[in-house]
Amino acid sequence: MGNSKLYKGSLTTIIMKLLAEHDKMYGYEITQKVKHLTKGELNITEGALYPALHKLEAEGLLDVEVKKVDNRLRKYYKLTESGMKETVNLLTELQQYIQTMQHLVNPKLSLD
Amino acid sequence: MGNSKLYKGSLTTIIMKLLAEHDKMYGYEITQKVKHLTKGELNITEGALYPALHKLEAEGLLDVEVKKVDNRLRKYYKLTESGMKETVNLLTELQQYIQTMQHLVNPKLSLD
DNA sequence: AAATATACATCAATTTCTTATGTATAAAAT
DNA sequence: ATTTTATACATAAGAAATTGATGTATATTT
Repeated sequence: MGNSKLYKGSLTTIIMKLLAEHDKMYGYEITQKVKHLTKGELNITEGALYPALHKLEAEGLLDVEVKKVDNRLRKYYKLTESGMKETVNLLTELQQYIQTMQHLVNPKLSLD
Repeated sequence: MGNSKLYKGSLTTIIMKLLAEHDKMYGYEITQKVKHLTKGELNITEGALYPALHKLEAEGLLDVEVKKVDNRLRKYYKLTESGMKETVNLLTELQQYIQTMQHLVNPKLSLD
């Protein structure tokens, strides 16, 4: 994905958040959306994305709906009820992660 | 380490930054420092820490000096020249990561 | 006609981390 | 006096996430 190892572990959070905003998206669309939103900083590879989507579906966090558009196959994913709840958790964890890392990396701004 | 998968990939950054601040530290000291700085949020396990330190040493980013204190062994690690440069890169990458994730997660605050 | 873009997928290998286990000394608690 | 906790290192099997390569197929652009 990114040029930095830090992106390891954040793919699920990214997918879920995009789906929380856009209701339903297909895989390729997600890769393009992320590329544009990050101005090329982050390029999700297919080898990471598709297995991640399949796993989220298997866990019941995503529902899938197959459509044929322009004679090409698309798999539209959307959050389930439980997926919406999990998205809230993931976003909370992201904020917590960022705060913790800021503390560690910028201790001058905290009280230690 | 943390309760969230997001911490995957950040151990090296944490170690290097602590060594940039404290000149020399030993493994156990690092685990305790992180625990205190994060108020228990982040607990680095030995199974993650020691292999990470060995790898950084093998890469020439850390130097090691063994000392016996109170009849117990300690391995003090410190940044090499190249380790200091790499630390700057890692911290830049962390800031970039945080910015990118904020963009993705809080698109309202950005220009898309 | 060839190359690029769209759209899915899988798979071997790599990296990172977890969890368990092991050794050894010192200090604290029962 | 003995057990537990803390200090201090280490490795190793397995899990999980990702990389990078490869494959199929259609549509569009050069």
